[in-house]
Amino acid sequence: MMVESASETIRSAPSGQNGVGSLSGQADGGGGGGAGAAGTAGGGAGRDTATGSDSNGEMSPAELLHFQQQQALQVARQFLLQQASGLSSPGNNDSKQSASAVQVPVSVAMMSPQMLTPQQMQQILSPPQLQALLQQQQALMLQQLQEYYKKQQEQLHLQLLTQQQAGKQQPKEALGNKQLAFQQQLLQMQQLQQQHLLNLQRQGLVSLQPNQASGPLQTLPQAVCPSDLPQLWKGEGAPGQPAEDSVKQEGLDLTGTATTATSFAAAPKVSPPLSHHTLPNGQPTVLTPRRDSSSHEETPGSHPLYGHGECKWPGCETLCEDLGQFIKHLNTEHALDDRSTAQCRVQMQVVQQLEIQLAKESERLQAMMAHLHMRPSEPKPFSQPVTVSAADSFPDGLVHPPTSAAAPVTPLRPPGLSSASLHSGGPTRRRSSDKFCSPISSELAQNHEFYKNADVRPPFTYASLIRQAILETPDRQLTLNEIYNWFTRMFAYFRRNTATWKNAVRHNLSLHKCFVRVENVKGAVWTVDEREYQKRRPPKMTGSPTLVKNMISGLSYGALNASYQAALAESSFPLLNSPGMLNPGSASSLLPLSHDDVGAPVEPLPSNGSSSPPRLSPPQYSHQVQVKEEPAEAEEDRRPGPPLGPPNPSTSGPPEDRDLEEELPPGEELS
DNA sequence: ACCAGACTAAACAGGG
DNA sequence: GCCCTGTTTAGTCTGG
Repeated sequence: MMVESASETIRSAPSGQNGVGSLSGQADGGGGGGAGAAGTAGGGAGRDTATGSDSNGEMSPAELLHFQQQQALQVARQFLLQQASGLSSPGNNDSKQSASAVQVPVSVAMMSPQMLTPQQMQQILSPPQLQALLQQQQALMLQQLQEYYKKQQEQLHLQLLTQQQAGKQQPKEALGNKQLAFQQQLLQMQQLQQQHLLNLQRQGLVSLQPNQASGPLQTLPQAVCPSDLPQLWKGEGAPGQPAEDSVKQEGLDLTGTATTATSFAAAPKVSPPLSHHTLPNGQPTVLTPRRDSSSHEETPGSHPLYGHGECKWPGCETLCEDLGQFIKHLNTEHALDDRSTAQCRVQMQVVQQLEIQLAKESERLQAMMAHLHMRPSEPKPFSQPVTVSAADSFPDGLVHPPTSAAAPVTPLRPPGLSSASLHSGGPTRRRSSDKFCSPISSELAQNHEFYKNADVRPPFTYASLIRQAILETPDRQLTLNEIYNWFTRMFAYFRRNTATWKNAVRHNLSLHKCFVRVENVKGAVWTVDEREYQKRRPPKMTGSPTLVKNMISGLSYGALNASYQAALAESSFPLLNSPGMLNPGSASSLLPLSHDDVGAPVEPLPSNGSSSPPRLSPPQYSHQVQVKEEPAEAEEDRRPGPPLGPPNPSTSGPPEDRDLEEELPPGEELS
């Protein structure tokens, strides 16, 4: 299987190259681990503010104010909790956001910021995705912030009203003081709001314009609360953010019921035990779990949540000397409680999100591959790309196993190839193509770009490649040097091991009777004797069970094959058969391919079509190449042939095709 | 296990 | 003498 082919490839690539080939290597996922620096210590600067506000008020009024303020905060907090907890309870009118709409965002908001550092996010997500995610998050945060502020405002207004009413009965001064206090409250609110916005901006989560940010409550979408928490976790809140601090202090010291978000947020300050949960940098949290899960399978004795001497519980990096200690720690610190449950929930969301991400990425990959190599149109779920691609690439149905060739080196592999290999499962030999008359041309047409740029060994035999090179020319003849050039031009792989493959090319030219050397005026050129070429293919091909098997194999294959055949029938086939077929020109583009691949089979396709693969049919070989101006009668001698090939006035040459690119009209056969 | 095909490596020869 | 081109031989792998 893969191995074989791989090994073969390696072998084939003489010493020197192999090494190089492996360049592509696989990017290990290295992660980059995070730099610890990022984290910020949550610190506590700034809580003065909170106090400060208190101080504003006068005694009793102030207290009242404070009290009410706390109430408002409480409401906000509950709101937060609700959101954080998963929004399950629609209860409050707050539940404004439809579960569906919110759910995702929330999860995202919860996980990304707190759990993942920006760097990690970037590593995991593609730029566009990141952006989308951030936007989502941003939107959510803004929305929540807005709501939060709205609530506060309402509260304050309410307070104001009540107090005003009360004020009527009170001395004016008192009223004045209260109003002053309220105004201050409002100011604070605004400040708070701005602070949050600034924070968000700092984090890059919000791209609001300064002016916007500065805007008053009404205009802005502000951000605090739930969504905000994440940022707190990140450590953003650390240094002097009065507002946040105040919020935390007052609002967060809730009871244990706090959901994840809360608990996390609160952790730093409120509950000591949780302190370690603070994700200073949040990095390890998300990823670790997964890692662990996998690892734990590996080591039975270990615990998935224990690694490298520390607790891998999200946010907890407590060092534990041994498993026993860890277990103890686990039972005490991460027992079944709200916090753990909430964290677990978060983790679930993280995983879920990642899975979704994976699915999306896979889909994208599929689409990319489809676009690059095969039919762009078919976006298939990656579930079984293999089959498809295989089919695509090898219309003939043969499984050519290019397979592994690609594996070692390339980052990308021609769809056809790889898939084929995979699909076939059988590792057929790497160079099968010619053997089975595989349609090199079609394969090349489809993936020539790939081969051109990827240092992958093409899955074709030297003989088939040489033949292809020769057939692609209008005259159907090439000098050795031109053949070399074709190889290097068409395959990145052959730009490297020159000595080796050139020797192989020469060896093949000499060895195979199908390659005829013709003395030309200018020198010697090589042509292809199709008849010989066909001969050398295994006779069984025609009806060989294996062949049939191959053809049949592959779900999609049938259809593709059919289409392929149809295409061939339409385009090339006629040409091939026809005596004149060889005219290089027109045909060249198609023919080469077709012959080639179709090659032997020449005629098969048309009628039998579906069942029989092109090549199968008995050969009518067709064309023989005619040497250009040859003086080369000799050659004819060699090749018994009567005019084998008749036909071809090869000369007619068509024109342009020279470069494969042009020659192989993609559309033609592939479809 | 055998065979055939494909590939790599090398030696050798002729010509420019 | 060097390089390119061609021819041959030998050894190894792989799939049938």
